[in-house]
Amino acid sequence: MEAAQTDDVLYAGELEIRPGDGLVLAAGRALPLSVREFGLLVALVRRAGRIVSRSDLYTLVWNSELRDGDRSIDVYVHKLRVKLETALPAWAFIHTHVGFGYRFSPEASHVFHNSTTPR
Amino acid sequence: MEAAQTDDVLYAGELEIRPGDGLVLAAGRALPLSVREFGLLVALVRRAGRIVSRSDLYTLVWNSELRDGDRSIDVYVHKLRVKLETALPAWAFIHTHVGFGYRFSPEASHVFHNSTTPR
DNA sequence: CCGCTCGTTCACAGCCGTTTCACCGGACGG
DNA sequence: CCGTCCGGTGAAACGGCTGTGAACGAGCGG
Repeated sequence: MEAAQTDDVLYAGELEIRPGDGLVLAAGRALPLSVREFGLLVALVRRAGRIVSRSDLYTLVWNSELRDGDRSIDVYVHKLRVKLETALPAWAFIHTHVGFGYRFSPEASHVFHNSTTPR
Repeated sequence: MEAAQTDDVLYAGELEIRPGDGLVLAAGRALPLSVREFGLLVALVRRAGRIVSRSDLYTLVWNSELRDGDRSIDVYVHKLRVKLETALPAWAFIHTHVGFGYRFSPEASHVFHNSTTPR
């Protein structure tokens, strides 16, 4: 599995992640994540800058093999993105590489006001 | 065990805790707690900001291993919350992290009047 | 013996997390 | 233009976890 080391701390932009405590701080404030969300984030951050395949992510977090047709990863990436964006709107962390997987990397996002507000 | 040090004093928001004396002051007024409630509070405060698992809490306060199905912790967290909220309604101290445990951290609670107040 | 407090356990309700499904739109190749 | 593949997204279904009120019994002091 993954969550082994207890006292290391991961940093990524405004994020501080304590794998041992199951805790994530976004700009200093605790960001409540579910077990899956947390596992996914840790797996991605530990491989920051590299592309991680869905298959590998599933193995790392769910600890079993990804059956095809299973969209769990997509769903949880989405949930993570929403929470991260809510906490830190100015940053984009999880990037899709179509056909390959996801890559974690804190990058400035294009934030603009919503006067006309699409949707 | 835990209650060792006698002469330290813990502060957390409007709370002042004297582990050696078994005393808690909320905004200056003594807050009467039972032995379990007090132990639980001290254990949490000593780890403020971090998530503490039920299992760890039980070991720290009850000094034995948490059998599964045992809900004592939940019940005492509830009792503590009630007393703390009664004494200091404007603050939330004990936060649940589903699947992980509890985290102590004084945070302003969302207190609002309900005149119209839906949503 | 009585009444109280405390710790523990039980039962029920409600909320939250996980998984799955359905639909959508963009990208791509024929 | 059409069909297909792929990922984004909202929501339903289900189960497990947590909140909460109450009952029970032990211990203690009056």
